[in-house]
Amino acid sequence: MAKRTQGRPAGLSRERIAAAAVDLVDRQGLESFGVRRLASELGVDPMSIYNHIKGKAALLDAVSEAVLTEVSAPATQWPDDWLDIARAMAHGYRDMAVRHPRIFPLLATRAQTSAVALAALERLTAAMRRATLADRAVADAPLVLFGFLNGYLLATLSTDPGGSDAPATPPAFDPARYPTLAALAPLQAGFGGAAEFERMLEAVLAGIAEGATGPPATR
Amino acid sequence: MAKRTQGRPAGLSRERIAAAAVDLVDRQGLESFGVRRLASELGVDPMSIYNHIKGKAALLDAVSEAVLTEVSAPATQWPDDWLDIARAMAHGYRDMAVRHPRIFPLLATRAQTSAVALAALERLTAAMRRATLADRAVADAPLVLFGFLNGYLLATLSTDPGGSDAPATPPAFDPARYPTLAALAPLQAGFGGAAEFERMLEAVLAGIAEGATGPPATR
DNA sequence: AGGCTACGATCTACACCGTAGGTATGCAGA
DNA sequence: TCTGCATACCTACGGTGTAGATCGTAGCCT
Repeated sequence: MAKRTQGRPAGLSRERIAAAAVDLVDRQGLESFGVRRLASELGVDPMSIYNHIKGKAALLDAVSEAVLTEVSAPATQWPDDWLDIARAMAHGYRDMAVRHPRIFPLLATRAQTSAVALAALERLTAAMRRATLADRAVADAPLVLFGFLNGYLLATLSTDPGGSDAPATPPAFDPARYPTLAALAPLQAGFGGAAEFERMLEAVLAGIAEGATGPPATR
Repeated sequence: MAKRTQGRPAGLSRERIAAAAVDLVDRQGLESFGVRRLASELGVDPMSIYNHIKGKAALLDAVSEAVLTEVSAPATQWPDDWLDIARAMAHGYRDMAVRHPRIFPLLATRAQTSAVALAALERLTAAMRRATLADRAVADAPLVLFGFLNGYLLATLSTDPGGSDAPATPPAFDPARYPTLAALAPLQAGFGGAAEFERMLEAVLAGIAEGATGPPATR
């Protein structure tokens, strides 16, 4: 009766689906994202997606994996010094988060066990060990570093709700109730900016380095 | 016709609803949480909830506000030293997160602008200023500290999916592909434990202190 | 006492969601 | 040519959040 396109290939693949999903979440946000929306974006029946990805959860996994892969371009030459490696990884990670602020909460929320993620950790910890740092500190470093990165980036990029594009304004404080915060407010001009990130990253790295070389936990 | 209970008060209130929602998310997880489930838990029509809270988003706000309020018991005596204040706040925060692992992602994801949250930041920054630390470092401290706390706790408490109660096992590594990670694995025995938290917290605090007193960002 | 008003609880209905199960189509190898 | 098989589609079901109308009760004012 009606025109049928059932058997004809539509060029779907896990990669193409994931790419379209990334694009759609970037534009419309996580809130409104769904299988049906994605399907109509691809000009395809919703259920067709299930032939390549087995459910919405797996779809979100594919999305986060796709953006995570962006972070380390395959041809990047990594430095030798572990601190420089950590800095490079942090910057790449932040750049990705800035490119995909609506997707980032996915990464921070879900446990990352993909090959790219593990490879990055391996690089970092191997370099730290080569520098003969204390094993304890080396083992702790990834959790401290990426804990901070995830939390900080979540806080500075949180313009989650669907529509408007607020330019990441810092919240304004009532000077009567919170005098110190109000007094410090001018210093938060570059909230979420690159310079701020730099300072905080260095603070965290200093903390890691201190624990790795200085007095071990003389609390 | 059927028994009507329409006019009779059901004892609903924002607080009672929030408390029930906290309890329900604790037990069943965020995934399956919904207005209808909550209503049936309260023995009430779904739409009745809307007379007190204006939508699902506001409901989740109420939930996160409720658990955030737990963190600082009203009668707590706060120390004078800013480091001790930071430690106390961090511990209280972690205790809350451990009590409500299914709820915590809400706190880490949404911007916290409630009165309790701001009051806590005011306490911390005021103490740091009293200690005549550099203003820059004082202004940065909350973001560094809570960035780390949110990210780290998200990572260690992530047993998100609805049903099973996995005891927060660290992931296992393939020794061939990731030799360093595998070698370090034994050190991750207490993954997510109190001792680990202590070490990492001290590392972050050391980083903050270093930036506040030592050489400022001689990068 | 009688009547009015405001409020909270309920009911109905709608658009939308994820996805299980079944069906049709084209292609590769026999 | 016939047979499998992968892939795309269709239908349908139970679930969701919530707008709008309706109903019963409590508390006031005269």
